[in-house]
Amino acid sequence: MQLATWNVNSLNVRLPQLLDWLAQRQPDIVALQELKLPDEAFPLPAIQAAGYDAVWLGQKTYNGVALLVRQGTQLHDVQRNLPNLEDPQARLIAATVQPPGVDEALRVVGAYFPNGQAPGSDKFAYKMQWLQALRAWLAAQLSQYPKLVLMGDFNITRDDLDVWDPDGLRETIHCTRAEREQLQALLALGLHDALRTTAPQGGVYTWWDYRQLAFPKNRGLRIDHILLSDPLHARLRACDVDRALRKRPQPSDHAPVVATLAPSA
DNA sequence: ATGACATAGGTGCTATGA
Repeated sequence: MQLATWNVNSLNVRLPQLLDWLAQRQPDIVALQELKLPDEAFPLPAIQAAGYDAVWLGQKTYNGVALLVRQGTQLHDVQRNLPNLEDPQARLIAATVQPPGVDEALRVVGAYFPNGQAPGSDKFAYKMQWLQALRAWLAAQLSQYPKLVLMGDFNITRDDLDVWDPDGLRETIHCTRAEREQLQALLALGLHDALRTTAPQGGVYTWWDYRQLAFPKNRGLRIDHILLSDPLHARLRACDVDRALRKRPQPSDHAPVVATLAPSA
């Protein structure tokens, strides 16, 4: 079973690439972020034609998240945004998912964490507030659903191994101690960082600035993550970053992260 | 200290991202 997350930076612009990628990789479950379109503009017919069903929470211009699942997947108990936070921004979607031919249900949480802009800013304070609410809600979700995956654009590097220039970017946005403590707190709930498990040496990034030839120079950050609860992490077989999509014309600035799980025993 | 790129909204340029 393949789980994937991708910040598409406008689903309108990236739809052809998304459809290509779905056909190539055929992931079972995909979390998308930064749709940048209102609910009524979600391209469901194209996604259905590619063999997927979807649930989404859109927003005009900014944010927006979706979960895609292979057709025939049972999908229920859909949660849009955090129930314990008053938030006009479309940043989270969760559902209980059981793909065809799989004899278990997974709780899947797809999220677009706030950017935070700069330490000390109002947006940074909002990011911290959002992270607190996420952790409280997630603790309850984990006790209800032992088989849980939290994936998306976290906008947080776990540590210096996730940063191309750790000294130059020390305590800048995505790299502050305060943000990293929040990510650690999520892991402490009993989640495991899939890509860190398969690539413990670090230096594997998921985002590169559009400017200054950052991608060819591999000046990137790892800010997109797949976190697995114990029973799922025990079955982790592979996790990697699909850098090929970042090499195409008109790419998203983020590349997808894909985790492969062995079938349940 | 600032900009570089990209996207949306809207037709100037600003807001936002990471």
